[in-house]
Amino acid sequence: MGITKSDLHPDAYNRLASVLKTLAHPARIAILQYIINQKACICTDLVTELGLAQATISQHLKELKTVGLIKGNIEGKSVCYCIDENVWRTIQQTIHQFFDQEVNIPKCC
Amino acid sequence: MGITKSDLHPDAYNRLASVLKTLAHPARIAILQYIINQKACICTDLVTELGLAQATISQHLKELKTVGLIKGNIEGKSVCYCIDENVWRTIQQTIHQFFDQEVNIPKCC
DNA sequence: TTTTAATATCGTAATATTGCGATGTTAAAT
DNA sequence: ATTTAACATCGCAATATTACGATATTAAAA
Repeated sequence: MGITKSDLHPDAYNRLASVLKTLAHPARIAILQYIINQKACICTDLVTELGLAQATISQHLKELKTVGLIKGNIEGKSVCYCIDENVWRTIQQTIHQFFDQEVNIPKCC
Repeated sequence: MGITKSDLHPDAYNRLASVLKTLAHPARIAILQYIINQKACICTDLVTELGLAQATISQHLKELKTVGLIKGNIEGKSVCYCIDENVWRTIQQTIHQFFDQEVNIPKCC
């Protein structure tokens, strides 16, 4: 079908999956990494840096903005984007909570 | 287009994105969590537990097997699945490496 | 030997995602 | 006032994903 049956799963799983989905794209990872390295950036920088069309970059930025990982600040005719530290840390914790589980003692295999 | 321009991005980003994509589904998260809790499980358990069709569960298991997060062991007419601890830890490290970065001192915002 | 239980795989319909050209908006620059 | 630079959004076309019924396979059970 192409539609995820979210109603079958616990909210926590849906939320984690949703965040991971946003992060699960090389362009969005590249955008985040670039902003982290440069402390901030504008859309045009990313177009030059990543080699994707302006419309495409803008769309990825929107998705990152939607989950709250980045926030934009209008500066004249450009928009300065940077990481939202609070949201970053919240997501960081969620991810730690899942991946830092003990997975020892497999019953078979 | 619906196709990711992987050739534009560093391999490390493509790999990270690929792993995150596999994890970015509530059913697959639920499957992993169930296996972690029970130490192991068979496909039918998950069908009962998650309320998805057998074909669907089987497909999700295949994806998790493809990235190596789980491995299956044939036991009679059923297959016992469990977490591959080594792969789990490798992926854990990759993900931590990205999310544990310092994101301080935003330039704008 | 026939039946049944547990899976895997195939084919397909319904959605979702990705990328981009075209277009509109806004603020600085000329 | 006109031009230009920086974005956002719309509307597609090309792919990808999700879910499941149907069907095949295999091993235990009857």
